[in-house]
Amino acid sequence: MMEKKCSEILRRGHAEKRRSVIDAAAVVFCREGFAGANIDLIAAEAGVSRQTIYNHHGDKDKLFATVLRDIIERMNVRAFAILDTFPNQPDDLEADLVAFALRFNKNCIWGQEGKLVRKMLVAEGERYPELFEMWRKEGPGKIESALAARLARLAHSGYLDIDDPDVAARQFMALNDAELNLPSTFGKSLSDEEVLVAVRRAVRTFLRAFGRPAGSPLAAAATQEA
Amino acid sequence: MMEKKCSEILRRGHAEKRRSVIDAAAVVFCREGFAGANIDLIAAEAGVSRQTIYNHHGDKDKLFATVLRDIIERMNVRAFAILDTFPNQPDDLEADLVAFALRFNKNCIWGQEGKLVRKMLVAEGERYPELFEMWRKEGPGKIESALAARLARLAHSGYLDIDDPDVAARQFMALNDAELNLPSTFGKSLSDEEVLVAVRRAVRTFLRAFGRPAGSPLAAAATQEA
DNA sequence: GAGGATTTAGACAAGGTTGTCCAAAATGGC
DNA sequence: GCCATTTTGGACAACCTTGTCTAAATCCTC
Repeated sequence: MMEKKCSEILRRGHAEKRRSVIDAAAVVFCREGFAGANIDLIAAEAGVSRQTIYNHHGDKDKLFATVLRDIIERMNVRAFAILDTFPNQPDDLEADLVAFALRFNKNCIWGQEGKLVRKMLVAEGERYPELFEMWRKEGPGKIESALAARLARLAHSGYLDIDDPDVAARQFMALNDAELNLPSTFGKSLSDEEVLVAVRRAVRTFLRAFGRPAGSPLAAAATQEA
Repeated sequence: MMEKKCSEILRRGHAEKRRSVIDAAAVVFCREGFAGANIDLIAAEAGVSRQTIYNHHGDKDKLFATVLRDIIERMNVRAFAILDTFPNQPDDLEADLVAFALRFNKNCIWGQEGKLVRKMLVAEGERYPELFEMWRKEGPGKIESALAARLARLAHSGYLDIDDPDVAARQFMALNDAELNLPSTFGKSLSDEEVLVAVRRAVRTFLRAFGRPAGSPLAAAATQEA
């Protein structure tokens, strides 16, 4: 009862330690897996005593869940921010899609956090099914749905020719993964150059499948209306 | 020196135990991760005493490496066998590609072993970098290269319009993964129906990007030659 | 600076794991 | 049935990990 008075005021360094523990735990859980990660390692990595971890998070299981929730939330915020930069009125469709995909890939998929989420998901997905189910629904689910809406809009404006926007969105993502999935799964961190080449190929194929012949004739009509 | 005489003859049940240990270890390593798997569990799952495991494989690390090598080899054999059923002279290109992709996906990618390899790869890739590097080169590397050759042949015969067969091969694979990757990463096992739908969509998009307009005019010429 | 809360280092018990050892039992070829 | 080999179950030491507890050091606000 009384400890709250100060735990809400005294958290200058408190919050910093909390964050540093979560960050360190993320790194160690990711590298070693749940069973392989030990609290002492996390404490050392965080520059914090073991007891502090127990004070803050109570339990290895609770810590893991906290770390997951934290990363998932950060990833989601980031992903939706980038989704807002989707080219709704493209000047040069191919170039704009490449730029968008590049942003998305570099920040959400192949960054440190992206790898972390994917690895944890695969390795420990069955340990916290509800948590990952939540992530799938709120993360990839909504992102793909939002991307599908943007693609549908481009199709409506005559830039694209799409039957099922949801399928197109998933395939857009998949094509972007095509070249990078394997190298990235190993320790290999991808160079900007590699990502750019992969994204260019992905967008080119995507437009071969879903693009309008050339210069998007309907686009002119759409812009005239607006 | 003398123990060889019989260890080479007496392995009727020997080989069976060996296999059952490897199979059980694969399951347990996959479910629990390297650190989380314990030898007693594997022994129980294999219906074998713990000592037998140590007799056969010496060490947890060695056992893990053996399991990996075994699965990788089996997967490779299976994958190349299916690759040999690629439709080189397609009757109905779309239907034939769908059938081929269906075979490949069901047997190599989304089967029990496929999931196993992927999970171990992601979870423990940094524990045995050489081993996984070998796998990448001998497995996906060669498979994609072989698939690229088949696609190039179809392109040469006028069925497809492909600039870079290697890229097309990777994208063919990626499109097939598009819809199934996420559901499968969770415990969810995929129904035949789901896989079929996903593969149909993948092939349709692939042909929208790389197919010839209709009925592949050049194909007629090619078959006349042959 | 004073005072209350937090953090720290270290010790600690409880429990689990690995890998070894050994004697008894089972196995398979001769 | 005999024999060498393998398998078994159990005991075992060494080690590691989790989570708790303590007293001393540190931090933050006033």
